[in-house]
Amino acid sequence: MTITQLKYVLAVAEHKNFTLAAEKCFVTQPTLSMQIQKVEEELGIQIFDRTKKPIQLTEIGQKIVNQSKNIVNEADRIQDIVDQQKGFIGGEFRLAIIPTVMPTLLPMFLNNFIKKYPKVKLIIEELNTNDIIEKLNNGHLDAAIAATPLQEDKIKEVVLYYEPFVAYIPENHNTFSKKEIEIEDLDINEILLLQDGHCFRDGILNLCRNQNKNEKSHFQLNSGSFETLIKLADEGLGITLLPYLHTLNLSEKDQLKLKHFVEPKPAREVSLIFPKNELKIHIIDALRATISGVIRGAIAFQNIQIISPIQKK
Amino acid sequence: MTITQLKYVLAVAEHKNFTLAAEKCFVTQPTLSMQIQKVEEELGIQIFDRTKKPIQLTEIGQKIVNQSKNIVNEADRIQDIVDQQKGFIGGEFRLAIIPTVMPTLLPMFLNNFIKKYPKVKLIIEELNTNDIIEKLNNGHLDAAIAATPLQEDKIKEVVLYYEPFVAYIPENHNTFSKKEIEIEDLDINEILLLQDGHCFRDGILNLCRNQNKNEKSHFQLNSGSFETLIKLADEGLGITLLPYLHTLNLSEKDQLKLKHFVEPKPAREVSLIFPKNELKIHIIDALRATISGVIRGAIAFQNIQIISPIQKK
DNA sequence: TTAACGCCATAAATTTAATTTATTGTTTTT
DNA sequence: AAAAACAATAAATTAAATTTATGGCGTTAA
Repeated sequence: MTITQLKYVLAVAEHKNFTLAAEKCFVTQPTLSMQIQKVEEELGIQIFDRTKKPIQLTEIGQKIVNQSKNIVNEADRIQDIVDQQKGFIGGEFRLAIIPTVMPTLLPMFLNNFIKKYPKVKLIIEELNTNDIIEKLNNGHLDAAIAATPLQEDKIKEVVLYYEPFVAYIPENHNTFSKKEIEIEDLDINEILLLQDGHCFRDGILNLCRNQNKNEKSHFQLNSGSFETLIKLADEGLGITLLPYLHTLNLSEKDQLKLKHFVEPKPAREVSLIFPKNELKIHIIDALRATISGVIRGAIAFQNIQIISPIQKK
Repeated sequence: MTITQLKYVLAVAEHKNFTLAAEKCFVTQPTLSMQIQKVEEELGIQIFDRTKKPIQLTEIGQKIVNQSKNIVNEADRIQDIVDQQKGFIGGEFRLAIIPTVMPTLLPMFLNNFIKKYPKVKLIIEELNTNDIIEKLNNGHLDAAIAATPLQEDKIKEVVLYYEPFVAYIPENHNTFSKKEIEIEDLDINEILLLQDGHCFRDGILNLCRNQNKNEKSHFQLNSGSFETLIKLADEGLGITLLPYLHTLNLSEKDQLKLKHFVEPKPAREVSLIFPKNELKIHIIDALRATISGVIRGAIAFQNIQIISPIQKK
């Protein structure tokens, strides 16, 4: 059994088609047929059920595919280890970003980064914090941008910036007249929140954790975008909190509805996080430097208090 | 880079000698020389420093060896997956046993097991609980026998038996006259304990956790064997607690110094533990059945209370 | 229903790679 | 200084992977 053979198995499992998989592997179709038959013979089992159209994995085949992914993934890391030793900045780099950071931060640094490090092939994915932690731990991610601190054993955090929470309060609301807002002004029951799973939601719940939520609200929200929350707030259904960077994209009219907090402003800590083994530390460092470069100036707040992004039990 | 090549690298790293490593791999020495050169060339680094005698790993070489162990280990599991599917009971099986269970339990079932399952190659190792958990998690062990409950995410526990604690109290001690002993009779400061790291020690500390340890003892003990504790107790230096199975091996004279606890007897739970993926479940099941068979009769206590083996913070 | 097509398997030929035998060059030991 | 130990190299051999060419089978389209 060779690593190459396992890659062939994975290709066929993915494409459910020998001919297509062969192309992706840059070999001819008989190569795949024969090599996969060899693996199946060697193990004494069928990985694929060829009677079905399109081709299906057998039950045991699925297990073998899962394990093969592990093996191929671990094997690929050998090159990472060497690259690190050599200080080489290039190769694939899998980065995840939480949804509430993605749309504002990514456009700010992506262009810069790919121009400066053309040899790095960035693979960017939007994931929430829980998925990020899991994927960092099992090697399916090289790094991520998320709200911290997370206090994960095997994950290192490097702070990128602190981003204050800004309240979005429609005209008809009783606190609209205030120049600055205080945490005590917030009623947790009237704040429009993102759907479960977003750590920005958990952060706000932590911010208001002294208040008891009495579920008097007449509707339950399931939105993943601030745009929806803003629209609903405009409809008089409550207020909402936005991360500072997000407020920069609002229309002038909407900007008038923003209220900053009195100092110390509540803020989230946004960090670059990555496995402690620091395998791709050179790329990570390049990324950190690039982001810090563009963020400096855009965000510069002195007096803040950091709100934990983790759901308290 | 092939799995075979990685195995060659591991062999040379282990034996520090191409000729010997080649023998272990059942190939000739030039094969290793050339294949390892190929890997080094492909990666563009030196894995071995051949100027040193015996041959040494380079710094980067060490990292590559570590990763190679992962890869080879993961690759070996493919066969495990297939074996499981087929219900095959055989192949290598790595079992660890905690030191306080090893000498009493192993002789009771080992002979039975290897006769009944001759195709299984048992590799048995004595480890304390912390090392066991780590090795189960990283795949260097297939199963272990340890005191439970451990409440580890990825580890499943199947109870084998409950083993009461028995007090060993020399004649001159003030509680010697009692027929049965109570937990309240114990003074944590006069109990002779195994050295740190043994979960049996932690269990006893939990048992007496209501007492404050005031470190009035005039000596610190660093022994890993009950024999030492018994000898010291006989010298009048205190009392000690033994696991029940251990008391069966004592001389008749020493047996007279044993005091059982009043019910519910404090006891430890001894379990077979293994990764939740249950890769080698057939062998594990065979092992469990064998041990249950020999243990039935040897231990049969009704009214017990289970003492946690984990150090409370 | 026949022709055409998509798709995988097989066979034979070819290319590539792994392994062995034989030998050389160092370094260490005696 | 000779012998022994040990890794590297060269050439020959063996084994394996890959390709080209082709066949078979089921599905789709004429």
